[in-house]
This record gives sequence, structure tokens and C-alpha cells, in this order.
Amino acid sequence: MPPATDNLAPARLRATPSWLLTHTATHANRLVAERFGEMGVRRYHYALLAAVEEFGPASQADLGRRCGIDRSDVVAALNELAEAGLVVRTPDPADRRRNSVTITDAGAAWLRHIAAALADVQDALLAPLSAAERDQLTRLLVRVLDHHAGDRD
Amino acid sequence: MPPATDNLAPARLRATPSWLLTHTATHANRLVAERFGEMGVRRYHYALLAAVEEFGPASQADLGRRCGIDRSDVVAALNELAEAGLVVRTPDPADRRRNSVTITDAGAAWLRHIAAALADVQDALLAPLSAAERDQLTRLLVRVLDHHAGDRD
DNA sequence: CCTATATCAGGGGAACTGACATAC
DNA sequence: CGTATGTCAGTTACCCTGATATAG
Repeated sequence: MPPATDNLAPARLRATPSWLLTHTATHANRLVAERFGEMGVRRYHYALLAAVEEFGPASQADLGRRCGIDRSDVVAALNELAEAGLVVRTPDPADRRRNSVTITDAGAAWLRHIAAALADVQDALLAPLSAAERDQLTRLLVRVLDHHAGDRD
Repeated sequence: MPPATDNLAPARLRATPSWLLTHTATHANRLVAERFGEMGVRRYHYALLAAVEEFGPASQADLGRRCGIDRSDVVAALNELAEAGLVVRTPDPADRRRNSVTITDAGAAWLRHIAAALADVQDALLAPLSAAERDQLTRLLVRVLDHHAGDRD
């Protein structure tokens, strides 16, 4: 039940989807950061590991596009993942501008590990929603996201 | 229709609500920042103006709690709003620790002005959703937000 | 020539932390 | 006394811009 203290946000904000989104995202990020922080992981690490696993040897530019992470930030995050032995950078012989990024066995294992932690966080985040409502929320967000897919890149 | 280029995000991410939320929020913030930027406004300005209008003369701490803005950041944002003549800070005689913050006529007019711009942005953001779906999304987000209302403060 | 890639340097807004003086 | 308020200094992760060297 909501706390008795009537510290509600202004009606204008509560009726503004962009405000609701950023505020809910802030709560989500706090939960994720707490859980990931204990493991020395940041969001970018998870996103990139997931992308490298799913899209196999891929260029850094492609990984960044798929995850919505800037190329600059991909460099820094991959440095850390490579240093930890979770991914490997190999020059691509077919296009010598590119690095072919591959996930290691340790990387795949670590991905499963942090994915389990992330699943716990989703549960805590969406606690007040039924399974059907969680699906509904997910589908609505995907629709919005896909609509804006071409806005950048 | 989604762009033909199959640059989709990893399935793991597309099925993770916290990732969908932060990513959608990023798009929303970009749209808001573009529109607000032309007017020299940031999100905090809008939130605080809305709170001061709705909750009348209020303390800075209360405004911050209601908007989910840290007290430190309330100080800085109110400095800018006061300098622009949109709000007025008066020492509260009943509790001399507090500032009583009031919206000015110019502030109320400016609030209506930027609220109209914000409404346009909501429309662009949620373009792919029907009116019923926008309501659904809004209600789901409010439920999640209210559930985590006591997490901080 | 123009575009794409990887990298680096750096900026900016937002969320947050810690400290402090003051007042309840 | 402990707690709340307003203020300030500084930190961090994230998002983004611009520049460069190199390769297509």
C-alpha cells in the first residue's frame, strides 16, 4: 500500500507520459545499478555481452547500433570486457577497418550469471503488476521503441 | 513501418522491461530536450513550476520530494527560475529554516506556454499508440511508480 | 571523393553523496 | 539531543559532439 504521507507528484507530471517514463526508468536504473554494482557490472556491459552472444562475431559499430550505445562508449566498455576476458577483439580480414568481436566461454557464463540477477530486478521493479500487465507494458514499450528506431543512426 | 534495415536489439534486451524503459525514456528525453532547449528550459524547470503552481507556497524540500528531485538540484533550478522572475522565494515566518516558494503571474503564464510544447512532444513520442493504449501505458507506469514511492525520501 | 570504422578528448544534464550552518 | 532545511562542492553513469587516422 502507498505510504500515508500524501507526497504525490503534481497532476501535470502524473499525466505526462515522458515524465512517467523517465521517472520509472530512474527507479529501474537504481535497482539495476545496486544489483550490478555488487558484481562490478554496468548496464553497457550487459547489453554488449548480450549483443555479442546473439549476433556472433560482429563489428563494434554494429553492436553499438543494435544496443543504442554510442560508438565512443562501445570502445570503452569493450576495453573493460576484453580486459576481463569476457570478449575477444580480432581484426576482420575481410574489412580491415573493423574489429570482429566474439564472446568467450567465460563471457557466456558470466552473461548467464548477470542475466539471472537482472531477472530478479525485473521482478522487484514490476512487483505491483500481474504477468499479463507486465506483458502489456513490454509490448507497448516495444511499439514505441520500434517507431523511433530510425530517429538516430 | 519499421525501417527495413534489420538492426534490431538483442532479444534479451527487448524482453527486459528495465532496458525498454530506460531506452524509451532516452528517446523521450531527447525529444523533450530538443523542444525545451529552443526555449531555454530544462525538465527540472517544468517539474518545479508545475509543483509550485499546484501546491502553492511550499518549501523547497517539499517540492523536491514531490517531483523526485534532490534538494541540491532544487536549489540550483530555483535559482534560475527566481532569476527569471518565474518564482519568488520568501522566508517562512512559521519555520525560519524554510523558504516559501510561490509562482508569479509570469511563471504561471510561462508554465502554460511550455506545457503546450510538452503536449506536442507527448504526441510525437506516443505516435504509434491509440488513445486507449496511451492511457493504458500511463496507468501501468503510475502503478509501478506508486509502488516504489517510499523507496527514497 | 565520400563514407564508414575505431579511437580519443571532452561537454552537459541528471541523479546522487557528503558536508555544513541553521533552526526546529 | 536528534532531525529537517537550505546550500555548496564534487562524483558518477550515461548520452552526445567533434576530431583524427585509416580503410573501404
